[in-house]
Amino acid sequence: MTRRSDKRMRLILAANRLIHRKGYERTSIAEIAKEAAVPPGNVYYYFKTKEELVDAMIARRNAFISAWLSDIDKDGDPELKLTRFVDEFEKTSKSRAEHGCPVGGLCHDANRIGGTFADQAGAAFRTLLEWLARQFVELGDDQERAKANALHLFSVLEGATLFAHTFREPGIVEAESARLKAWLVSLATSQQP
Amino acid sequence: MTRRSDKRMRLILAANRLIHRKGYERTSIAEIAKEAAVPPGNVYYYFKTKEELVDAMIARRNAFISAWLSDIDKDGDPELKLTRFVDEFEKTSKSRAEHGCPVGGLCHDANRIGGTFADQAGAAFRTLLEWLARQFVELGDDQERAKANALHLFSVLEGATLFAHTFREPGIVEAESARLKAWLVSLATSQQP
DNA sequence: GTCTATAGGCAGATAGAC
DNA sequence: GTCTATCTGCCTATAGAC
Repeated sequence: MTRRSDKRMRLILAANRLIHRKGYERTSIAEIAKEAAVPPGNVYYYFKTKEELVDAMIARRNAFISAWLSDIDKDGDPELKLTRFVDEFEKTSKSRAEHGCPVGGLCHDANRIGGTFADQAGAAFRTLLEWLARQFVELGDDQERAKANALHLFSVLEGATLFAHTFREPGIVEAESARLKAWLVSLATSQQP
Repeated sequence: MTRRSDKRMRLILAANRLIHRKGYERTSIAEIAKEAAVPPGNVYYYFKTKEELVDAMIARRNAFISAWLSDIDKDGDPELKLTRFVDEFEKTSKSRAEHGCPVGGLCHDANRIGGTFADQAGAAFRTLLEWLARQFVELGDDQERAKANALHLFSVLEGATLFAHTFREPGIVEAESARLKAWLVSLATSQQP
């Protein structure tokens, strides 16, 4: 086998790009193959179905997210870690305005498709929310409040992304990020507002 | 003509229901016809294209939203009006957990399709945001701050809807609604925090 | 004016050639 | 083990029958 994993990975990466931009439904196997420079139709040698390809793509994304969180975790200070989390959204504001949130968009699509798909896609959100809640606990929240604050922070960012995408206005994500960071500062200073 | 407008409206209503549940891509003309009890294929007598049908559906939705805002406007108090706005999300939390936000979902789909579609769908958000900003002005905000607060309030609700949908958890919308209402009270009491 | 039969195209998937 | 030619089915849209 001449580097089977190479083409396989190229297909996963192409699917990742295209599905972020065009969504699951409007991204065809043929397009993914073309983008990956793999002969069309040949995709089914590497993946039995389109769904299996996307499953592999989601798994890779989720691993990426876990690795990212581990990287942030090297900082000990929860306030700083939360700030870095929000910063990531600010930094990707242009991409978000143009194509929406990769995770949120996929969850949206997955919810429509149903099956095991939605759980796979939602796992990324679950991981991120649990991580966020842990940071709020470290800041002094009890479990319940930490969960609520995690959900609030993330809701703001995802909602802002939706509006930024709808109006093609990266500034919306940036404005809400700034607001959240100010809130984090006030939280950390005054041990709960 | 034996009540041309009757079948036409039935098709619009069927499209509205189905597209909310399954999204634009996964809702076929044949399904819409079936749901509306109109002979399949006959749809094209009433609408030249699928896009035209959806345009009509969006126009109806947008009119509905404007009427709803006019109704709320009968209350003079901006704080009460904003509370009623948030209440609407709380009341529809179950539907939101099951099928997502009808407006947000459509904007999402429309962004992928492109063309004149995205503007049509986004118009509802624009109308709602402008209305929200007006209420914040009445509460004492300057224009810029009112716009920011409108966007923030709505972002929270749309983000919460996304998570509620992803996790099939209406409580998420309810929790964020409660949080927003507490915030509105604190805003109105203390003329800006 | 209303509806049906069908065209035309593209999607996902497969069988089998190289 | 790798790739291509092709099948089947569904979707949008139309031409023309009633």
